[in-house]
Amino acid sequence: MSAQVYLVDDDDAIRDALGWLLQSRGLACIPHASAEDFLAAWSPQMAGCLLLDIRMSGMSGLQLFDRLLELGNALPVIFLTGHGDVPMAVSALKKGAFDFVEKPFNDNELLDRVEEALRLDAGNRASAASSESLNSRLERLTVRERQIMELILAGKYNKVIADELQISMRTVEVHRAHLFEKMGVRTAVELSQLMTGRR
Amino acid sequence: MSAQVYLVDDDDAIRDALGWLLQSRGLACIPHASAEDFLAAWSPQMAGCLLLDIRMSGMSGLQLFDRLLELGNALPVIFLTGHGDVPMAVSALKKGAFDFVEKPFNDNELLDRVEEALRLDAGNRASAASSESLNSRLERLTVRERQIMELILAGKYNKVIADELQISMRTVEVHRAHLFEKMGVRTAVELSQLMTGRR
DNA sequence: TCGGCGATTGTGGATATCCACAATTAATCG
DNA sequence: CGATTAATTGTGGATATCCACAATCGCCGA
Repeated sequence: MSAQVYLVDDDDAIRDALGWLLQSRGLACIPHASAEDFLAAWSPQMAGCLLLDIRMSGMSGLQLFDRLLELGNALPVIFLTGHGDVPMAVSALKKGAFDFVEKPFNDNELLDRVEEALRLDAGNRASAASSESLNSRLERLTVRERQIMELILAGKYNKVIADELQISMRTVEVHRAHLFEKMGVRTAVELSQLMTGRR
Repeated sequence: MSAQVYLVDDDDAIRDALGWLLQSRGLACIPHASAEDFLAAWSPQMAGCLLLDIRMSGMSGLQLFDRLLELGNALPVIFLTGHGDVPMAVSALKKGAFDFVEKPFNDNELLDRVEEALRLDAGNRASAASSESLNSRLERLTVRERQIMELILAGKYNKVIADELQISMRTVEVHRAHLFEKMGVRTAVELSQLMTGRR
């Protein structure tokens, strides 16, 4: 499943028109006629962006947005609205919406925003992926190894670590070698670069 | 100069009213009657936040905002407007405005936003300060020391560094000790933690 | 021209790390 | 119970790092 432009609008004509518009720039579009529909189809792995109408019968676009936030949605959301007001726009953006566009919109501007959102999402996914791979490596560490990793990251010598944990230096060396192996690093410096920012 | 709430509005009554309102929560306010006034008084060291009216004779709030962005302003900006429209709000927020509030506003909400902005600024200042101190330490390094620091951060052994730079290991050791001293670290791990993210 | 600074190098000894070879103990799981 | 895994420890040698003591060379400003 590659990057998609998800579109949620209860107006058939708009879905059609936007579908064609997006296609004109080679963007694949997956339309949904209601917030409920999209919510049912949603999964955290969806990549791309979401074009979201606000005024819809049933669940509103804003309600869907809030729900998606709770679910941990990462898709950049571009709101579309014919009847937006300022507080609504401000609140949406402050909650993390990518953009907030009033209808009628300029086709090219909208397409530009969509492409910008797609780029953002691609970047997010990439860094999320590398952070995922790091996490999976971390999970393979035993408790003891993680413990010792912390002390290494605190810049302590094996000897000091051994003292603090009341074990022999040799044991520390073994754990150290194991965790370096599991984390895929060769030196404490590399480990620290992997880990700084996290934790 | 501690944290201040800077206020720019060309309406005398609003300046007065907001001044009293802010005072009611113990917030010091420095009013300006025009964008030009504030711009003349502005300096990068100003700490606090900026309450900025949009519609003003002369330079508008939005124009002032853009100018301040160019100048590297760090003050969080809360726009106040009686005649805002959605695209204006969206554009301001996407450019980094802290908030965008329509008049008439709810007093307590506005005060909450102001306090939030002040907290944000305080945090920003704190991290900017520590990053400043790091930069000044970096500038005290000689060219050679910086060069060797890079190689240390690449996780290379002194021996390898010596080979690459075509100098003796002893020289590398000396530079290493010097730069650790200047950077205020005891180990390569600490150095890496200081530097990762930067550079 | 003298003094200071930065880069450079050496010696030698104290500490640390790296690692192969080897082994014991305790807990968990099928 | 037998297999697996984690934690533990030891020995000994090869490498690296840390550091005091000491010194040379070139450049630049007073």
